[in-house]
Amino acid sequence: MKRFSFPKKKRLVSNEQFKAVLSRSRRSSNGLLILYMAENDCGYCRLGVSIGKSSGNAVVRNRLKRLLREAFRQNQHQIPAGFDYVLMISPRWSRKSNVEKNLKLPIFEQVEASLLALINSNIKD
RNA sequence: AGAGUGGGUCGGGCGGUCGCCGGCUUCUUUUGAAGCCGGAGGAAAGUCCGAGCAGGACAGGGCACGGUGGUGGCUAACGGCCACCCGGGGCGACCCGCGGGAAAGUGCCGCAGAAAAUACACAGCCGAUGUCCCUUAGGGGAACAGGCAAUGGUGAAAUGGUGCGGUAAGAGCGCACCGCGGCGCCGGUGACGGCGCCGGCAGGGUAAACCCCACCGCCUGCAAGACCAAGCAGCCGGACACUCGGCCCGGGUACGGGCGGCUAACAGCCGCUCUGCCGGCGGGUAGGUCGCUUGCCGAAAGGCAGAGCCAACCGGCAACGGUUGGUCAAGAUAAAUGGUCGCCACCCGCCUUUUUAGGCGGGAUACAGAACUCGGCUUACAGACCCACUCUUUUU
RNA sequence: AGCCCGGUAGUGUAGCGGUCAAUCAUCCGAGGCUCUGGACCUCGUGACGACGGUUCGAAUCCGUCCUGGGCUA
Repeated sequence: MKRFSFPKKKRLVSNEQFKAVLSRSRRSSNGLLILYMAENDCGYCRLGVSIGKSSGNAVVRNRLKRLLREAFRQNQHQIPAGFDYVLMISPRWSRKSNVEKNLKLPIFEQVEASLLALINSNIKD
């Protein structure tokens, strides 16, 4: 039960933390997400989500952020500790959603699978 | 039954499970844990108006600048709302209108057209009257003086419109109706309306051009603003030294260290450099707390106050107001309000069944996310429901 | 979140109620010059963010949206 909790100390919470991760991280992406990961000295993993205005209006951005956070929370015991992660939405997907207006938001399973695939490919390296 | 008009309500529900934010209580040294409670909208949006609140400025008044603009109400206020008036549209329910002043003044009205605000006369008409010419003495000519603004063409707009009379030709020149203006009476709080009489017409449009009139308005905005601890520039005081007054104490002067020069050297003087000790004040920035989530009083129970919310009743055509009762309602800051599963509800198709209904499969769930708080406006919106009313057709 | 500016050819701009059927430069296309290309000359295509209103007439004035940008001691 405890392993699913997601308190505030497991999140990136200030601008300095984000800058630190983005400046000294490895970057990888697929068609939906962009992942930055960098080592930290906390002993656990931390998550930051950054979704730009090009992804959609406030409702869409809120929805995407919650999906990413939920996928991270439910799979945090499979994710290697000692790293900071920053997730963004790929501009490829944003362009697609701008062009096709009726494109649906990704469902939870899609986001989860995409996230795990990215992290696994990074572990192998 | 069909077509339509106006207004309103909702815009998924219940449960399980894993999480997030805030508050309270208990345990816990901190850190956290457990329990209970609360946790997005009708537009939270756009930021187009109006208020509260905060800071700054300010005697009062005026100017400038900006806004509003039929009338009367409502409201804390408004550019909002309600009712009515006027004009326009619709068979009608009803809808639309930035709807004051052009006789205070200024400006503008391209092209076309003779002429665009001055009454001018291009093409024209007439030439009755006067002059002239011809004359067969009846008259004729349209040459001059002069009369006319009906007709033509232009334009968005040409100095009231139509008809009849009238005339040399014409003309509100006269008359009838319509329009316009003035006066009186009546109705209305008023915008305005009705009736009667008089006037032959008073002289274009534009004020979302300047302007005039009436009314309103200080400027900036919660990233406002207040506070806290730390550090920095700066400022003040003290201590150390000398001196004066007999002392406490008070006043005055010089800080102090290092290096160099003058001097044989010390002291002293001059120059350069470093700004050290203690205490206090301390602008702004970055950080945090408050503002900030109903407020105040109170230990609590509770009480009082809110342009607060929900009902009922009363007054009012209505907007709205009053009384009584109940209720207190998200508060984040890389920013909570979510993920997933099941059942129900909505729509469509198929099957079973006389129907009700049941089963299976599929689909749809819009616009959109609080950021100091309210009152409006505007814009976006799948679908569902309710109320009132209008027109047409059919039946009784 | 609050506040404030702008929108004219592919690009950068002028216009301030009427000769706007919209200026200039550049780009693009065609032709000329040249043996060919460049430069130069001539001609052409191409725009008032959208909708509504005021006006005889709107790029211009007014309103509502759309869109781009800026500031916040």
